[in-house]
Amino acid sequence: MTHPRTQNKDAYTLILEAIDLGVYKPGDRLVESDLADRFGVSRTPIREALQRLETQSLLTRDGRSLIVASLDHNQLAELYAVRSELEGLAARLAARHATQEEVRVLQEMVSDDRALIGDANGLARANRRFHKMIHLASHNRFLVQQLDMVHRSMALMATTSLAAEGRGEVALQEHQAIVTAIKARNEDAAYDALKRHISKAFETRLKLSADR
Amino acid sequence: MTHPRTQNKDAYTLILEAIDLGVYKPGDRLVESDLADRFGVSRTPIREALQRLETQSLLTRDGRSLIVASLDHNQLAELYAVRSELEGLAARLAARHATQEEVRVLQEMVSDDRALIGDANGLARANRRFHKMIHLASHNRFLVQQLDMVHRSMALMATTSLAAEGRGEVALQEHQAIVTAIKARNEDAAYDALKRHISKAFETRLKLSADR
DNA sequence: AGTCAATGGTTTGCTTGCAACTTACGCCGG
DNA sequence: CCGGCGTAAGTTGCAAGCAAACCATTGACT
Repeated sequence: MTHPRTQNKDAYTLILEAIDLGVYKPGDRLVESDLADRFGVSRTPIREALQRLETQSLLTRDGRSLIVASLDHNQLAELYAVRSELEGLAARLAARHATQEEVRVLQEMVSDDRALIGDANGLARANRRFHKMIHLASHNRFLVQQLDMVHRSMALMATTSLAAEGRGEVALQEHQAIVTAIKARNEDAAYDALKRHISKAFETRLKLSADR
Repeated sequence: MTHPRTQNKDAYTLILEAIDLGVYKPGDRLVESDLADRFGVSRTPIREALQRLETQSLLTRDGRSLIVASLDHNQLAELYAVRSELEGLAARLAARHATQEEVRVLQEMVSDDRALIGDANGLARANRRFHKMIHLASHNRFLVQQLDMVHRSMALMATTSLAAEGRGEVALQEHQAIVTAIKARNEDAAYDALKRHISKAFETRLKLSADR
């Protein structure tokens, strides 16, 4: 059997998850008919999903066929440059526009996440939720969309910076600083705190890359 | 006759241009079979083009069918907030990374464009080229891509701010200020100059909207 | 007369099949 | 033995057709 037919997700989501889980790694070639067999649908929905993923730069063309995009060192740096600016903007706008309820949820998240220290997977999920919440608190749909795109591209990186020893605790402290700034409606402080946070994460990731 | 068959562009480009030219206006419903007839191809490539446009937020779903997205006042403000930050970042990075050749081309563009004052269409094209050049001079592929997306969304706005009386000259002065800052490798000045430029353009556009 | 249901037409989503192109392998010649 | 060319297999791009969901209009029943 190929796959449980009880999948109610569309081809796009299925392929995206497969990339996320590392089933398809950067450089792998994606063949329409293979995916069609694998997911039990015809080539057409697969084609549409592949095109969407291509426009989001998760796939790239090598001649006529599509391969999973890969990030070299330069592209990683470029991605982080854009990310830190956009996340900084999100923090600034969140400090300006977040509702009291959103601020309280952010504070709760940071407090609750302390329980996850040591659990790299849990922390990674919690981290995504935290940043997503800040994006939403900016109340800027375009920004949310652009940041979604940035985060999707980050799926092309194998490991998360939270895998580094001790990074979890430090990251949580940084999260707390961000929330504190937003709570105080201090836009500049929120911007700086988030930018520094991303900067630190990038540094940590660089060290990880150098280890291999 | 439907359309000259000598079209060598793909469905995506054709539909995008049609939106750009205002053939399809915000709110218009796009029916696959209509487009297929119009461009003389089958529904399949049309579907793929529509999906790409949807992922870029140029189209949006209304129930089951696709309509051209429209920007209300809030979304316009949100778009400009993101744009000014990204363009500012591009200017900063251009000041840091532009080659001497790129700087010279930018300077030439500003000088040459003085001849276009009064020609709103020509200025609009020249303006797009100028900003695109700055994006490229940032030497950051992700940033270029994100800014492409922003500029595509701007196709949903009917008029350009350069249509306003006297805006052309002022815009050129602002362009010169940006180039001067980049030439001097002054990152902060370039960032500020471009941010102010976008800010001014937004103001001008707001006045235009209020006129109707 | 009003409301609900049924039916016809429209539009989307998917499958299947075909044609064009690319790539790779093998064969032949140097 | 190596290189170039031809052919065959594989893969993508496109078209046409079919089934299912949706919309609206009309008709029947309360």
